[in-house]
Amino acid sequence: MPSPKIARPSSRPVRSAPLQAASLRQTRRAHATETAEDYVEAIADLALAMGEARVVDLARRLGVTHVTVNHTLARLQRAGYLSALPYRAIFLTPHGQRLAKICQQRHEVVVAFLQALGVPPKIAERDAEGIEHHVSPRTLAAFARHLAQ
Amino acid sequence: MPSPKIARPSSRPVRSAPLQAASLRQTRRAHATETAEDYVEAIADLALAMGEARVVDLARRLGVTHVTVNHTLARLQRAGYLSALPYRAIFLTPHGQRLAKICQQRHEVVVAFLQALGVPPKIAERDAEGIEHHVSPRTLAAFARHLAQ
DNA sequence: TCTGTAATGTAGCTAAGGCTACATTATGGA
DNA sequence: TCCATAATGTAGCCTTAGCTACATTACAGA
Repeated sequence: MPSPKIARPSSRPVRSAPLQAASLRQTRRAHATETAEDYVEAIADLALAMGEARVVDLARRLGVTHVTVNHTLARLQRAGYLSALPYRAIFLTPHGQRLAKICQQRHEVVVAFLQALGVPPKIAERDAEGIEHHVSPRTLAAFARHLAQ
Repeated sequence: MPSPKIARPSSRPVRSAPLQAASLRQTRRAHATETAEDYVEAIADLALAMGEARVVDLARRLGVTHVTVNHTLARLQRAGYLSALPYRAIFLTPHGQRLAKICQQRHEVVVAFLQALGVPPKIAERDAEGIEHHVSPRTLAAFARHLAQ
């Protein structure tokens, strides 16, 4: 079907294909690390709250079964975010701790920002959980700037 | 391991497990429709810009191979978002058109909002592509409100 | 010390969403 | 008309992330 597609019937300046393609690639990349971020953050929270993170608690907190948690933990351990021994608690590596800290801070900023805009707390929390993974440093800085005034 | 976990060594009021679990469930739900949203939006854009949407154009715009596009189109067709015949262009059903319209509007609001906060256009576009799928109606309204002033 | 049971682990399934390699179709232009 | 080639489709692979059902382990309390 070698049609040279020269003309563009519409004059509307739609999103440029390359930019959108790049953006979506970026989004997919972000999605690949979303799980890691959610897990290390939850593990850090649990370690602080209960002294250690266990599989059941993670499952409860993440809204999945313990089987899914187990499966994901194996991957995150391979990736160097955490260490765990069979039937024992889970601990973050320094690498995992760094990531957890960044995520916690970012989460707090996003939630505070949404609430400052007038979004009700529970909805802010809910939306933030999805939004935060796609907030670049520049955008996070813009949120923080807005909060500062 | 029946340990009654009564005590909470820390006093920090961490995120409640049920709320976070519900939020993450919501995020996963959103993620399941993300692809549909991206595709119908791109198809609507292409239909407007080139008169019709073809697989290659979608692949270019979405940053994936034509194989992935094909595979996803089959699913979206089953889901009733679009209609397509082999080796022919793709068309949105009324259902798909409705979704496309909502997504386009939401996308514009999110991009404009980020830019209004001082985020550079390209970064705003990039972040919006990931963020928009997790913006609830309430939050979108808050963005629009902020833009109005 | 022993054991019931909660916690943890394993087997094996599903679906989405990527990919490469190869097969088939449609069509513009010779 | 016919065919080269771009577009489209198919086969078959991978990874992530869910799940149910079942097996194993550890430990609190009798």
